[in-house]
Amino acid sequence: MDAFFAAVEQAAKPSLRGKPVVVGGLGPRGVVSTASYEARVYGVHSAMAMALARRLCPNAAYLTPRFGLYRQVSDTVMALLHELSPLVEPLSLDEAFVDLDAGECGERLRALPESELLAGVRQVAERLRADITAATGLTASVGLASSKLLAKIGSDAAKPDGLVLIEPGTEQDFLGPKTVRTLWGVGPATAEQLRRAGISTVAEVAEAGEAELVRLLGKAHGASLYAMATGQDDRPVVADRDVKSISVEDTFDVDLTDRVRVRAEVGRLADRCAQRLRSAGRSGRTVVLKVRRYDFTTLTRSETLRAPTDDPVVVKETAGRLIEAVDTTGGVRLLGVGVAGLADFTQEDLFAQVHEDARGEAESPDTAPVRSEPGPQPVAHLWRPGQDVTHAEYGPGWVQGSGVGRVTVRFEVPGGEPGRVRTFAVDDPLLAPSEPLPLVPGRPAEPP
DNA sequence: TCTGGGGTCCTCCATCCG
DNA sequence: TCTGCGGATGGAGGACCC
Repeated sequence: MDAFFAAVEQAAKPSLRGKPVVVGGLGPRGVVSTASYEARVYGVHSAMAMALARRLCPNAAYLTPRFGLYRQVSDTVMALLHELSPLVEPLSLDEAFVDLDAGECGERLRALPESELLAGVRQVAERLRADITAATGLTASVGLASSKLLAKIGSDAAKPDGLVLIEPGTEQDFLGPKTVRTLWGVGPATAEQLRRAGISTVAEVAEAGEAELVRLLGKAHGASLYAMATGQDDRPVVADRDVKSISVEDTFDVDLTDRVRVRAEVGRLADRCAQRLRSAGRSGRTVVLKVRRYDFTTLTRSETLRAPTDDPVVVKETAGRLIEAVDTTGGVRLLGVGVAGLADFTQEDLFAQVHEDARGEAESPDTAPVRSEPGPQPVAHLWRPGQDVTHAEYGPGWVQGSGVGRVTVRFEVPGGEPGRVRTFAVDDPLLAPSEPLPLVPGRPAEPP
């Protein structure tokens, strides 16, 4: 999908069509998740600090991500992919590999005379793109190739709203002139290492030879890079890839310096992590604590238990032990708790049962969730930019901004005309949060 | 006012065990 | 009994991806 999060927002909010849209964390330490193509013109791109994005493109709409809606749209698209083949490997919410050789579609393609095969494949992909647009109102790009690596590079080259077919036999010509950063697994560090060795294009990687690359980058990385650069990639499309770990982390708007608060946050994160573990029906043996300090240095501490667990008390206790061994003077900007070494089953955890009695204790002031406001919470809603709302008189709309006791709402619906803006008091009783409307009318994004 | 959150995989090192 | 070796496992860190 092209600029997925931003494209969903533009489809949902007619007044944003053709305008720069930036989706990401809006806090003081937020980063850009996705920038629409209109925003990219100003140099805004994903992973960029939000503060910098605002300087580069002050007139863009800045919105918080709505993962629930993106997941619904993603499910619709993935369902269309599954109509083509049983072998679909999602890479993320907006990208997936499809093995067209598997399933009925593959049978039909194989029945074609060889001279018509490529045209047949192209036709399948064009129909898919049209189906995706009809179902979601969004554009998708497709890379067609004989391997995952080339299909991925092809689809990147096809963006936005395009299709690239890399014909068998032309792979080297296609890849050779591209920069090493094109290759899967080459980030800034590896690119710099290669650059120092005088290697900057894929063709130069291939020329360097496997032995030289292994010497430069180590066994696994060097060998796989050489294979990719020479067009050798026979990794299969794997449906239902298994999750290996589950984690949660938080970056704080202001560095934490108070040790009591640090302990409390670790307890809260451990709870959230265990919750996610349980709702996924999984348990794991290794508890991992992650700490990012004020100077951005990151360290992890882990402990492997005797048996897998999904018990919040056990995760909390283990993470609690781990944080005691970490020096946090100077301040902490991020804390995370994860569980790895996941088991396929939820095992009855004897160790946890021993601690069953200690559960009451676990809610001691040290480990109880932090409540930033000790008194009763204010009744007014916290209106987030981009959030769906409905007004008893004006109908459905979305929050354009809020502050100093006012909230600004634009009243419009997906597929409609750009709507009008009205401002209300933040506690206006006629205004309420609401669920996202389907992007394409009459087509709920997700089957219930 | 730089630098999120959720992951995967690899490497290096220490330790344990036969 | 001491020593060396190799494999398995655990812990930490780093690079990378979306």
